[in-house]
Amino acid sequence: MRASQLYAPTLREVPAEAELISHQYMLRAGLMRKSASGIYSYLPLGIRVLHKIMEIIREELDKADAQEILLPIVQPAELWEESGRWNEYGPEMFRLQDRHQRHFCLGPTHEEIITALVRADVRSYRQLPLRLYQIQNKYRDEIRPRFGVIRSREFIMKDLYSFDRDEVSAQESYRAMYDAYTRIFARCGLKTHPVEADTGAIGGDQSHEFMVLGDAGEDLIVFCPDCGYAANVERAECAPFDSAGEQETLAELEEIATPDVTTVEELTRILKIAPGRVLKTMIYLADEKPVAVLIGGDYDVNEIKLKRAIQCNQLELAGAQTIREVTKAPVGFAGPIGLGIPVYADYSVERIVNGVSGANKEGYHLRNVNIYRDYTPAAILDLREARAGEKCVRCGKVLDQARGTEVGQVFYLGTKYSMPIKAHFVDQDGQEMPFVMGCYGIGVSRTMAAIIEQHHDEDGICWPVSVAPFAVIIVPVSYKDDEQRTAADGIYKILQDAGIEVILDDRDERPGVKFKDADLIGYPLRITVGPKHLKEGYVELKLRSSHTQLLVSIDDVKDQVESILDRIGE
RNA sequence: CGGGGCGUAGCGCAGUUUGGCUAGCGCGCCUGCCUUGGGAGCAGGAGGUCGGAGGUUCAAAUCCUCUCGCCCCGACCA
Repeated sequence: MRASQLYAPTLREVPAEAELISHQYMLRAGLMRKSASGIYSYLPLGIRVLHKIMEIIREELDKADAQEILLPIVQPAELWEESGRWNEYGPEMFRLQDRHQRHFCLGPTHEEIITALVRADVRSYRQLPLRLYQIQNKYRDEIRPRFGVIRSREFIMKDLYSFDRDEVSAQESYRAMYDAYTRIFARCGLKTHPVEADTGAIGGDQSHEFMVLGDAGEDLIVFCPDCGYAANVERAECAPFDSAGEQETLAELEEIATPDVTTVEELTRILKIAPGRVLKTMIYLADEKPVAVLIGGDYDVNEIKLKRAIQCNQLELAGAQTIREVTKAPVGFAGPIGLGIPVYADYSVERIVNGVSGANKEGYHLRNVNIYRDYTPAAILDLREARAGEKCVRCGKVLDQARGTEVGQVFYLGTKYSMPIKAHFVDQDGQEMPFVMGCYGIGVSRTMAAIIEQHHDEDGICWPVSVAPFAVIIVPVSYKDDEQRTAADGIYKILQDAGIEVILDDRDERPGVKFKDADLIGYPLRITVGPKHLKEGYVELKLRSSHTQLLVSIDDVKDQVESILDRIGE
C-alpha cells in the first residue's frame, strides 16, 4: 500500500474530547473516528488491527475445539422473557419495535439466542461438548460512555458458549477457555492478570476476569503478593477479624447530643475516636423492603456482596423519606438499637467494643454500644469492600490493590439459562438433562485500546508485530529523487513479494512529516531510504519500540527484515 | 439521572462579560515557487446556516426562551 493512497487521516493536535492516551492516539493516528457518543467508525488502520486481534482469537479458539458461528444483533423479546432477563436487564438494553410493534432488542449479549439455537438442534450427549463462538457487535446503552472504545455503547466482542453434559466436563471447558485466553492476550502483546470476579448480569457462580493493570482502569482489584490470590473488589472475600478484639470492659450505654453531626467523619472529629469505632448504619431497600446494614465506620458496603448475601433482586439505598419512617430521624442518626427492621452486620462490627452509633433520634448518638448486649444482628456476613492492607483470605498475608481494565471474562454458568429455556439433551441413560453451560467474552475493541495503553511512547503507538496494521514502512527522505525512488520502489516490491505487510510513504512531504506520522501510527519497523547511505547501497532499519537502528545493504533488506520481525514478534 | 463545562472552517482556539461595518487566529487543505534526515519558507486561494428553533432590537456569534449534541465528575456497568 502506498501512503499517498492510504486513508489514514492523522491529526497533529490532540482532539479535545480524548483524555486517555489510547483514545488520543486512536484518533490522532487515524484508526477511528467518533460517530456519536460511544459509537465509533473504524478506518483502514483501525480495522486492520482489529482483524489481527480477531485472527489470533480464532486461531486459539479453534485449537481449543471451538467452532465459529454468527448470531443476529436484533433479537426477539420473547427469548428474553423466557429467561426472565427482559425485565431484569434494565435500561442499558437497547429496546426497539418493528413496524408491527413487535418487541426486539439489540443484543447486549447472546446467551438467550444461542441457548435457543442449541436447544433446537442438539439432542444427544454424543454431540457434546459443544463450544460455539462468534465475533459480533454488541450494544449496551451505557449510562456514560467514556475512555473512547474502552467503554462504548457499540463494541466488538468475541463471545463463546460451552455446552457440556455434566459439571466435570463443563469445568474442563472452563479451564480450556481460561488457558486459551491466557495465550490470546499474550500473543496480542498484553500483560493480563486473571482475577476472581463477580458474575453481574450474566449470572452463574464462578468467574474470572482478565485484567490489564493501569491507572486508567475502571475496576479495582486486590491481590496477595504472597500466595497469588487476586480478585475484583466486587468479589474479593474479606476475612472475619480475629475475635480477640480490644480487651476493654463494656461500659454503660450513654446518649450524647450531636446536633447536625450526620457523617462518620464529623463524628470521629467531635468525639475524637477512630472511624473503626463507629457503627455505620446504612438503610437499604431490598426488593422494596427496608433493611439495615451495619458496618465499621472505616469501611464501605459492597452492594454486590449484600445483594448476594441476603438474596434479593433489587437493591438500592433508601431515600430520605424511608429513612425517616424507619429510624424516626433524618439521615445521619440511624443506629442498630431498637430498629424494627432486619439488621445485617459486616464482620467488621463484631469486634467493636463500646462503639458509637446513631440513636434513631434527631440530634443524638449513642456511646458504648455493644453487640449482643445492646442489639443482635439478624446475621453477621461479609459485606464490606476489600482493599489494600486487609488480610488475605487464603494465606493471611497482607493484600495489595491496583486498578485494572477488564479485557476478558470467563463464566461458569451451570444451568442458569438451560433450565428456564428448557434446553435439554438426552444423556447416556436416556434421561433428559439441561446443558451445563459456560460463557466467555473478550472485548475486542477494548483490547485494541488496552494494547495501546501498554505499548506507546510520547511520539505515538508502538504496535507489537502481531497486531500491527502493517509491519514495515519504507520512508524515502525524498521520493522525488530518482535514486531514492528507485531504491524505495525496489525494496517495496521485494518485501511485498515476500508476503510482508508494507507501506511505502511515497508522499511529497518533508521527511520530518513522514517520520512523525510513522511514529504516531506505530509501524514496528521503519526503513529509511536516504542520501546519506544510499550511495554505498545501504538503507537504515529502525525499530519503533526500542529505537535501535542499523544499516543494511539493500541486498540484505529482505532477510534482515524477516529475521527482525521474527525476533521481535515473539 | 444529579453536579460542572463546552458547541464559532477538517483539528485546536479567540471573539460573547459591555450587541455595531465584510466573523478572526494557528495548524491542516488547494495552486505556484522554493526546499528536503524529525511536523520548513514565500506568495496566492478555497473553506462558516457562529449546534438548531423562536424571540428582543435599527442591528445578534454576543441578550432572552426553548431545544439538540458533546465532554468531565458521580450513581451504573464489560
